[in-house]
Amino acid sequence: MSESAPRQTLQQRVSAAILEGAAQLFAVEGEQASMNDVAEAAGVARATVYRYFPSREALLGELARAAVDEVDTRLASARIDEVAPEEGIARAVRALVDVGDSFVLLARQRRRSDPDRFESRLTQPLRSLFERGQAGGDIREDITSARLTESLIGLIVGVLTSTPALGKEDMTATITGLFLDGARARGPRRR
Amino acid sequence: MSESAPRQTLQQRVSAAILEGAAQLFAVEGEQASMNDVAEAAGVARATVYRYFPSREALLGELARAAVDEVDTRLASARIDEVAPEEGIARAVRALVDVGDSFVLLARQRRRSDPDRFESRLTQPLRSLFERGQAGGDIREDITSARLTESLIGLIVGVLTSTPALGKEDMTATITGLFLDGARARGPRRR
DNA sequence: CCTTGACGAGATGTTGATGTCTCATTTAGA
DNA sequence: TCTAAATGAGACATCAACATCTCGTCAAGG
Repeated sequence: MSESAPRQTLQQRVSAAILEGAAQLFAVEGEQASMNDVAEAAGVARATVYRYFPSREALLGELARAAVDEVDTRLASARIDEVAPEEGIARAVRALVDVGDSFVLLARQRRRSDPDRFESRLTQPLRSLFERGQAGGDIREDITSARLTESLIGLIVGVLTSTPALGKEDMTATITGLFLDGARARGPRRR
Repeated sequence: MSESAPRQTLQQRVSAAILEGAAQLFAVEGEQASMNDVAEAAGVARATVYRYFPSREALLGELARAAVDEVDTRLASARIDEVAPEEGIARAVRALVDVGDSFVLLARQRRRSDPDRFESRLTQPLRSLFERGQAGGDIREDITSARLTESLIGLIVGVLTSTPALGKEDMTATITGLFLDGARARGPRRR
């Protein structure tokens, strides 16, 4: 009972390395990457991966769980339900972009591995935000809040995966600007 | 030399059945569906699939080629480069939504299997459309045409995959409205 | 009617990934 | 420094999917 305190740091460090490497690898290469690739990306031996996660499925599940937790934490600390809807959307986008690869992986395999958690921790808050905006006249009402939510998630995933070498600031600005104001120019037409 | 005419129809019929079944299966189940599933979805024996496509990779490649061809055809007949930019975007969205499952599959595995064709047949026309709109003052210039293109593709894929049971009319209207005008309400605020 | 070719079904070889195990080496921590 | 635990490297069995092949059946067209 006295052997638990000192090792925590080491195990946590290795575990985090595996999780991080796997998240990035799965987001970039797709979900068909092998456990060999996971080990290589994490900089550990393949056997070590199995010492921390008994199976591939367990690793994927833990990855999803951690991603949901991170999304939940960032969304909660962003206080998106306490500011104006547009500001809330901007903060939510920023939070989800910050999660990055893990969020992409989570959104892609959300139907497997606990869709209810995904629903309650991510979809629900965003939908509430849109509904509040619609009730206040800040958000258009001809598109359902559910569709707005799905569209925003799709847009974020699309931008994150298509231009991976982009700065998070730029990504956030692009997504927020596009989603809120659209692609049409607001000023008077030239020519 | 006299044995080609009567059988063409049969082989074409079987080939089309395999292609269609595989496209839908891969779009729904993901790209990890087995050749057994493909054969079952097409209603033929597994050996028959290999009589038409020598390998799994060949089938995927042919699937991608057919999808690019369909995208190319629909985009060309939409004449997106001959109408106003906003109208061109609406038509392009309509065309890509019509392609449906095949487009999702194509967009997801576009880095494998001939990315150049994807680039020249899909990305390039869309980017030209955006650039024309930007030059004329109809499309905002603070977001690169390349990013606008990627964002639109991501948005379409996201909506197509997240709400598959939605009518294509609704999908097109949602995507077009969102992408052009954004989520913000245009009228005066209430309350 | 009958011949020819395609299909269905299944056995079989091959490949690659998963998961388990051992053992030498190393490293963290007392 | 010294001990115990963790890691790395790799062998090994298992398994699922890929791909090939054969043979019996069936249907179409002459």
